[in-house]
Amino acid sequence: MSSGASTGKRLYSGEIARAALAILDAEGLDALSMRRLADEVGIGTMTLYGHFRSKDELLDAAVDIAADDFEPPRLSGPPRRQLRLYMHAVRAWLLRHPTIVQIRGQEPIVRPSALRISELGMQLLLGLGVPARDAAHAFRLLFTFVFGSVAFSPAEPSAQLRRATAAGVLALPPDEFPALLEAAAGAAAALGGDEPFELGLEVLLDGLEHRFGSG
Amino acid sequence: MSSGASTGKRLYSGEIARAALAILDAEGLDALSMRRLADEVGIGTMTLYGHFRSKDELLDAAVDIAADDFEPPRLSGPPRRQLRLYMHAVRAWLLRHPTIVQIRGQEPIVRPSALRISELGMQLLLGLGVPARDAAHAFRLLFTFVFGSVAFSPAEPSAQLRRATAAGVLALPPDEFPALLEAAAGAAAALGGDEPFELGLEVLLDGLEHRFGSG
DNA sequence: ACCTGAACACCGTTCAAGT
DNA sequence: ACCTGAACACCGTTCAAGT
Repeated sequence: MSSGASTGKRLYSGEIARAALAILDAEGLDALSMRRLADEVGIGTMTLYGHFRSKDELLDAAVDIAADDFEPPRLSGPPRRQLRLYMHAVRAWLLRHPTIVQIRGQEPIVRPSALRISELGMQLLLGLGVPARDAAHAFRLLFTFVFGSVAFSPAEPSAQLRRATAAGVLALPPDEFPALLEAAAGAAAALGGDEPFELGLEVLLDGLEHRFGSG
Repeated sequence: MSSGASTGKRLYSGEIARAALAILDAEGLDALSMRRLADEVGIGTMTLYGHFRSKDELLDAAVDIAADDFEPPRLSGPPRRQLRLYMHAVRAWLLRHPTIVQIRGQEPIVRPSALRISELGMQLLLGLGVPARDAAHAFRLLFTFVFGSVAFSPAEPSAQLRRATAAGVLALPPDEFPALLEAAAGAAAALGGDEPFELGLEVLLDGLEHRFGSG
């Protein structure tokens, strides 16, 4: 059972998928190639195909391992607070494995490993008072928001990026872009990071309570 | 001015970018390679590098051309209705050029061509009564929602996909996934297409009115 | 049975050569 | 000046051969 690439001994598929996930987390989707992974793990490239039929299947296995890493929040307080804790936990999980949002892209998630995370969210929505027939739509909205936040906003926009954005907006011709310039001060703050996520989440929860629930 | 790949004559960068966008729209990001584009357009591969310093720069040019294709909605009625029309226009635009959401990925949009679309959205938010200091955040939320919708939900989920999803959910062990099973009927409907987008949008607008505006 | 090197059909891009 | 083929350092995967 003493594993390790350096021994050159037999590997379990899980160990390989774990190594793949490590590359994905550290360097992103483009950095993961079959040749490099095989090298890093100490086997011939083609041996990977004995464990996974294709790179896609390898990615699925990596996503499964990432799913195990989801940390369910300690739930307490009113339903709305629980839902908020849940959304923060999902975002934190995605930020630990940012390539998941790229990998999933268009195709819907049907793996049980990931659906366990959805199950928890659905339970909370029902607890918030959303009728069962609307819960799927409400969940879809929350899902779109967290995944979209991670996909389209930098987790920690650097001061330099904030400055560059502000400068870029301020350089626009005022007659063509009056509204953007009026809101320029806020634009840098809304660029990414925690603040826009948290504010957006509250707006979403307001909307969900107003339309569906009593909270 | 009579262009066309078959002539083998000089091409404008815009024509090349247009051909690149056509490939992106029809077959997606993976289908676009420098070699194929050069072939299709009737020039040597390396000639492309006289027009664009890199593939990234070519993609930027393609995005600019796509941005020209945005159709501003005919605005009428109360602000909320105008905002709704705007969001539908943005979604329709993204659905015509779905690879834009992939291309933009993490990095924020700073091209004037795309910012013209943002400008319109910001104007509407200010019209809805959102204070200038919050408008950037509100816009970010709407942006995250449209881009997320296009990125993570199929535009027109096939009947087969709906069936497969429903079957997949129903196959889950009931004791582990009670909430998902309770909402299973709605899950297929919430999978993608117009309905979840439109419902999500109304919830968003509710939340924005409640928090920021009078509408 | 299990593992894998060579080969195939691709990439983006540099560099030097063609006109 | 403008264009481009060859070459470099990569891809995922098939296929046949090695043990």
